[in-house]
Amino acid sequence: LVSNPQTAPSEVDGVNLEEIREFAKAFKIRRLSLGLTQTQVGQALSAAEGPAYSQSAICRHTILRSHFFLPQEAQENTIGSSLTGKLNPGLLYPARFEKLDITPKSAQKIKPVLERWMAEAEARHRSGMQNLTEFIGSEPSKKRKRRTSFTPQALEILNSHFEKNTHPSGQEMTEIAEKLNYDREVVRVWFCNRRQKEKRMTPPGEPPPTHEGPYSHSGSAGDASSCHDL
Amino acid sequence: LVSNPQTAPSEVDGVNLEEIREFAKAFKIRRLSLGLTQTQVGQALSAAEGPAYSQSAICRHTILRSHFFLPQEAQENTIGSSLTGKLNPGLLYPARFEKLDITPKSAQKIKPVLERWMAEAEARHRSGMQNLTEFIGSEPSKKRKRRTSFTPQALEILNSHFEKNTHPSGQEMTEIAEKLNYDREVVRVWFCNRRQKEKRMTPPGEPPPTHEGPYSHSGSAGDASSCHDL
DNA sequence: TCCTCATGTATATACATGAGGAAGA
DNA sequence: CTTCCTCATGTATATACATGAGGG
Repeated sequence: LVSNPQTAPSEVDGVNLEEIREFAKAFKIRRLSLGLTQTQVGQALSAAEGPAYSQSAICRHTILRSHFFLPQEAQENTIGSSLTGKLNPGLLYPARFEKLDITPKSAQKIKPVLERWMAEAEARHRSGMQNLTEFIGSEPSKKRKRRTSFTPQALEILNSHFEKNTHPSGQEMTEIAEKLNYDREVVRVWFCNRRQKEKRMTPPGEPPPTHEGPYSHSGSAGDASSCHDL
Repeated sequence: LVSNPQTAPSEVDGVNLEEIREFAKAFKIRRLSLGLTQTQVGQALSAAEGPAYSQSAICRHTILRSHFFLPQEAQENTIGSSLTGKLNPGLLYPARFEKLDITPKSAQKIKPVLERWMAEAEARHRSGMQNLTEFIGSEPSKKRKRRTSFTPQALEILNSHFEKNTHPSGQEMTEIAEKLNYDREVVRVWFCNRRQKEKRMTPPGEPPPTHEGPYSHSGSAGDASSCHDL
């Protein structure tokens, strides 16, 4: 029966994992739709009555442990994409995850709290931005772009490109962005940041880090072509 | 001859790296001595006139890139130890590091700012806790233990112990703590946290991640009998 | 339009705490 | 009654993505 691994147990400790997973995903989308950060939600929850949770708790309750997704599942990407309208229809995320970053029991417990809070926030939002601002006590981050979260698979591919060429041409970047289904600008910035990091990690007198030798990240980056595909 | 690698370049861009390194280390010690967190320093700096820096900036300017220390150098550990009076005299940190996490130029630039601020904070502290509290705008964290920072080397050893046995006996923990020169309690807590992490990462139906058998005692010392197995 | 550099902000992760329980003995 | 456990959760720090100035 191991041959059918995609049917993950859907109930643990009497908690419906599927439901929790869906909720977590939906919650993230709703949060982002309102333009709120985890920190803001955490603070607002603390301010409001009821149990309060830190940013870290929101994170724990919202994150989907990527270790338990197959390469193709790439949920983060998909969530992001669906928000920017670039949803890739071939990229469904079969419910094969195993676990959230918290225990199911714990998830079950705060689910209603988050649900209630979010419903309220959304109601405020509908009745005018002013109300939302008041509810959460501070500006929703209007201007700043939402922080992109690359999937481990995307990162592997990006890094393997980087090792071959730290300065891809405009053309190449467009291609990479398309292949990975991320915004081109986001990919460009990723390379900028990656180069910065490289610089910090490179000893002063040393030659430009031999990408062949010392710290090659993990060998497994090879199957870029088959891996992500859409 | 490369056989003398410990003479790292001590000047880059006209900046004395040695001096910066020393400063960074000393700054951290001074900060900890006052019982302040990076966040507090960041906020206090923002509040005071002059350029302001976030927690993240303080971190960047204070961290010593561990990649560039030899295993024996273990600066974090040594700093911690010197503060708790458990300094290990054999553990000197030869100045062989290469670089901080920022560019030397940048370090040079804020050094005086940090220096000035710290001097002021220390002066306040000497003239009474009240003054310091006022200066930084909030309580120095009195009660909470300083967060321990394990060196990569220590973590490797801890993890290798963990893989052999996730529940070391009291005896074993004492030995590990002594060998690594960390507080025993800190080591104990590390194992607790490590086990929690393991649990979160382990899929529900799955067998306990193949670290030898479940709770096999890995019958080590003779006096293990006195220990609470299971 | 794209780069680098300095630096910010958001998120993830590692260490710490505390409640409640089991067991030695 | 001390010692160590697990569990939930907090806080401090590190890191990854974003921004903006200045340059060509």
